[in-house]
Amino acid sequence: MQDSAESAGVGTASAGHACAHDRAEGGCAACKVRLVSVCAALTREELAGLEALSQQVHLDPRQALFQQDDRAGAVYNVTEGSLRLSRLLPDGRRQVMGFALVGDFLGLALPERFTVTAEALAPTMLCRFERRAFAGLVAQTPHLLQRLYERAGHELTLAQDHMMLLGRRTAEEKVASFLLGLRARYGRIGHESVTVELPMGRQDIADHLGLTIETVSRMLTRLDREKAILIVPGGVRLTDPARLEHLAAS
Amino acid sequence: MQDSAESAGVGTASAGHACAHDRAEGGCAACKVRLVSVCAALTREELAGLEALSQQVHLDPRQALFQQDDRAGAVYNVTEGSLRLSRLLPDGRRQVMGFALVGDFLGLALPERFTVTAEALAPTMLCRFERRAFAGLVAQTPHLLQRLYERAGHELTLAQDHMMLLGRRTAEEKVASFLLGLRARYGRIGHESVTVELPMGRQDIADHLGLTIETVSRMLTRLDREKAILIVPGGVRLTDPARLEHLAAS
DNA sequence: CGAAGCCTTGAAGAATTTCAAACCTGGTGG
DNA sequence: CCACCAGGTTTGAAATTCTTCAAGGCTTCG
Repeated sequence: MQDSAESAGVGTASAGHACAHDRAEGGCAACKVRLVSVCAALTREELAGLEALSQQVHLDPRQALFQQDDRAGAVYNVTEGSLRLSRLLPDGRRQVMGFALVGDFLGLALPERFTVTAEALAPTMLCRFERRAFAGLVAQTPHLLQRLYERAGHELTLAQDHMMLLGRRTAEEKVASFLLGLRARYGRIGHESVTVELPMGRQDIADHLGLTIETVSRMLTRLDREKAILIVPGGVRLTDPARLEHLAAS
Repeated sequence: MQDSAESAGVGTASAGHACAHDRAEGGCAACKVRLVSVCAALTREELAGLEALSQQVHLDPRQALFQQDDRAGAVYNVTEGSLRLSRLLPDGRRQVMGFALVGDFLGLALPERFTVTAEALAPTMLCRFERRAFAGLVAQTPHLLQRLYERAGHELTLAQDHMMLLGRRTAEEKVASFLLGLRARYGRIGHESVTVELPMGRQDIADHLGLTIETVSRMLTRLDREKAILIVPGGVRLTDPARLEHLAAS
């Protein structure tokens, strides 16, 4: 089993101290993901408080940040890169619960133990907040709690969307929905483009959509042949979003 | 389309005022679901505040409490009965997101609009809280917010469990898991029993598990034949929970 | 260049769905 | 009291989608 950054301590993951030169220049106040993240809830002073207890973590591709059932010692904010959040069944079947992109918060529910395994898909940077300290700040900062709560509600809605997809959509609809959903997310974090990057592999997509890798591949090929998308290295170009929307049966 | 109690105002749903004789004797303080619900977070005084803005709502079987995309004017606490929470795809395919039992809270995320349709499966009673008033109380009561947040986190975990089920389990595993999950929920609200009531129909179960009604029926028959369960009117008896556990592949 | 790791494609197989019909069960009315 | 109807449930057979198994292709990287 791959060691996670969490259980391995510093290990291969570099977890810097909170010194100015170890993080993005300017700290939280200048953080480019602040406005899309939970930190947007905070005043300047509170932000300073948060910054004091933040650490920067770097992850290489394929490296785990934490494992399912690990004691949750910290929560994280993604500032760069992306991660895969997955769960395993005892017999090895895997369900990818989602992908964390820039601005996403890991450990939103402040659980005792993590309910998923988080692994980097690309070189990834995160803000790490020690859990107890963060919980303390939350307890003192009602509008941060409010913000986390709203965020949790949003996650819940996304989870419902995904249940609908898993339970009632066909393979083609699943793939089309997935691509559109990803584009929308990139849009929200300022990556507006017709070309959708796919930092995850086909197997990851399959495990996310409740399909096999072969079916995902076939559906992508089909969408490509039908000129709804164009498969390019590292992603897909959404040639005909309207048609894709139609195929997604949203 | 069936009118929901919400959009129909009083309509066929009886929404009583907050007079003592319109509700369970003793009000919130004596409420039998208080300890399993979000209300457990409140002190006696706060409970009085909450009680002042609560109304009792009665629903007949098949009656809708609210519809997907309805403006969310209130939140609810189930005190008796059960409801089906579902979403529809434009073409009519349905996904049942879950079933609300006694003690469950509807509108947990305080959304602008409901993301699901809620329909009573049996004669049902609920505490209704006008949304703005409730939001006001929440804003003044950090530990109520805290409680709601925890609850939301729990819901999120359940949603993940269900995604795993929908995406990666076989039909038999789905049905077995469903029965065990339902038994566990009944247990938590004090309905400990080897006989699991099924207030919902086969179609509801199918739409919950991402199957067809025929497959659900066949799997139940199979579990019955294999003596893991015994199908009885209105529910099933879990004859062999250990075997069921094994079949569920949890 | 060769190997490893993905990704794609094809053919066969299996689980689940679809279509169709029969079966209960409880309520209604003759 | 019994026949009949309506609704939901079960069962069977055929069809379909998706998976499984197998092989080939493409890229990247030493």
